[in-house]
Amino acid sequence: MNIKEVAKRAKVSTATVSRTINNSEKVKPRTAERVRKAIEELNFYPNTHARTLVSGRSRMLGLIISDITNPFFPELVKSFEDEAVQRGKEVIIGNTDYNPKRMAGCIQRMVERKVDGVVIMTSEADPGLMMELTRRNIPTVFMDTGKPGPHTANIRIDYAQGIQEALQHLFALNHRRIAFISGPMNLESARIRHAAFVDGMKERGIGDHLMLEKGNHRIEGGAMAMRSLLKMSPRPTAVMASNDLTAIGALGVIQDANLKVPDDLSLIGFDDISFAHLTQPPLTTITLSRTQLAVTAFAALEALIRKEDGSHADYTISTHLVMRRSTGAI
Amino acid sequence: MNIKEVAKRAKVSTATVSRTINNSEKVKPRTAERVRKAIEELNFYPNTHARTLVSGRSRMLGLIISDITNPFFPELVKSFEDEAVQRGKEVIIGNTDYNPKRMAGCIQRMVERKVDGVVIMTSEADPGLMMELTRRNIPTVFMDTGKPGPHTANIRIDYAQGIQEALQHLFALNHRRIAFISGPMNLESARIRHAAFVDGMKERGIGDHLMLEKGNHRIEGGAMAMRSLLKMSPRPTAVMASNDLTAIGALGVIQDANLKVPDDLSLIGFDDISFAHLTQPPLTTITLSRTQLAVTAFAALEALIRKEDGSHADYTISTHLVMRRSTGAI
DNA sequence: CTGTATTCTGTAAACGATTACATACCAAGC
DNA sequence: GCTTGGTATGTAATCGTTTACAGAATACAG
Repeated sequence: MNIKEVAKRAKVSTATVSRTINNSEKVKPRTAERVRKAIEELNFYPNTHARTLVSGRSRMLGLIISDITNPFFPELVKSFEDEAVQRGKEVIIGNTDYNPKRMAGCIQRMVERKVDGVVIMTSEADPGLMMELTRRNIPTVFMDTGKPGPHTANIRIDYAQGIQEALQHLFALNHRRIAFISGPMNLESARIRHAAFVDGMKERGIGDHLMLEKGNHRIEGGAMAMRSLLKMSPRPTAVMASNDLTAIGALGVIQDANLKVPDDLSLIGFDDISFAHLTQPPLTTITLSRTQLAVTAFAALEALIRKEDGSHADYTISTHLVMRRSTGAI
Repeated sequence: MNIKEVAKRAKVSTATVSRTINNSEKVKPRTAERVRKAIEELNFYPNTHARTLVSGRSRMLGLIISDITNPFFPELVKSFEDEAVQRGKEVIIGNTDYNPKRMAGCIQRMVERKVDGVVIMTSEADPGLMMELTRRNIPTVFMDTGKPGPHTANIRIDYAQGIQEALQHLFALNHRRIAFISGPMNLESARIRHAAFVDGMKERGIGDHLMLEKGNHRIEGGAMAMRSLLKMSPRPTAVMASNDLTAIGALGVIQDANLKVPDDLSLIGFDDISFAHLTQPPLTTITLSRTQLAVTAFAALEALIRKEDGSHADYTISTHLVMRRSTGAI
């Protein structure tokens, strides 16, 4: 079932069939009609591999994320895919699991599959590896990480903004002993969030003896870190977590210890995943619009793909505090 | 950067390079070494499209799911992908969003991409469309739906078992006015769950005036249905939901109405997503092992791909009640 | 009718791998 | 030194499209 059989049935050449499929050049309406009928009757689907092989374009976009089981990412994937499907592109997802080895595997697959472009929403690989994509002239959009370069766009997320708002909120509520549970430190986004917290505390004159615990952006990591924090004396009166899953893990531990949020401890997450407002109490967190991020990333990538000059572009996305009951607000 | 350049650099023919890459036939160790060195130096990745075109195998598997933002599915995707990556296969995901049109698009893409096999974990398309895959001799594993046929395996999930256990549990706690919030009725799994509930109630002598509400397997659907249920009088003393997201949506509405779970109302979900034990109170639900499902699906598919006879196979996966505080247990 | 411009269609060469088949190489046995 | 047989390598066809180029058909003006 290939283009030849269609051609034979429609009594035209394969070139004409190809032109009809792609409406790349003028085909006489009556001929096109015959071809379409033949395609219909034979139930013909063009072979994308043959197509990609000769044209060099695969109509696929790569999207690399760090953890598909973190609801932040599926929401992002969905928005991105919606954009792509509308434009007749396909998305293939690479899931790194916070693991540089798997990240390398993802990038290799993207190259092998000859994707038209890649969006990298994670950063646990060594920079050299990521540059492999630009070295092969594959348009790439980096989030957080990545230096300006040809065939490249950067999306910078203003994590610091949201964290400043959060600290301001906590200080207004008279919290001073504020702990922070970080994410995996091989992630640029986790490093930035961590640094923004430390800087914010320093600016407010509390630079020493910060209560910092390590998490991993997963629920168990948050739980484990929280157990350590509860052993401290005096223990913190507020906890900020590097993401919502971490906060949710912490919340469970706090409640298991028969402490009340926000009466005994205030809690703030990051990401505003859909479950954040469903916890008891609903979680105060920092929001980052998935739709905006996805739309920006897609637009940035399309722009890179279209223009030949390989010039660079930068985008910024803001973050903001969402007050809910886990800090006593509302 | 293609196989020819590698061949030239290693001073061998392209055939030898191909053989080294695939270790398909004996290559003298010294020659293989030279080839590998050339590949390394040139940073060569084989073009998968060329490869697929001639060999007919793409090393990709399709996985079609209904909603990537429902945590049940990412967990499943992850398990499935782990299996696949270990065996050197890739997974491409199709997300239907409970939409038959998008389902059709997913299937078309799987055909176009020449996947080696497909696992269909959803069922909102018309059966004829799904048969398109088997008509093209693409090995396919169906969950819930699908009839026995060549190049086909079926995984049946014993939803009824878990639902029976749940009803037994509720009856033991003296509930009689038990409501059910269903899922999207174009999904076979939702229909089966619904039917199992109705059957179970009938068996227990409560077949009339059942309190049945429609949901959509999403949080808002559960919330909306619950609002209707709360308006009833007498209102139900227990609610079973077709999945956990539905139950979580219902839980929010119940608590907003200042009612207590389980004191005023008991609640049971389905799926046992990772957030189910993090709600307040933790959600009693019915568990269905994602790992077991993924491993079974992968094994079934591999078996279909390997054997040429196109014979059919059936598998069953069980479900069980997990008691937590939302029904007053523990 | 003829010539010319325009539109449409066909021919055939790519694209980059795999693989059937042919051939070169080499060691062992006599 | 000559078979024999196995191993290692090379040659060239092939997969199913796209697309540059050439050639046919059509329209239109004179």
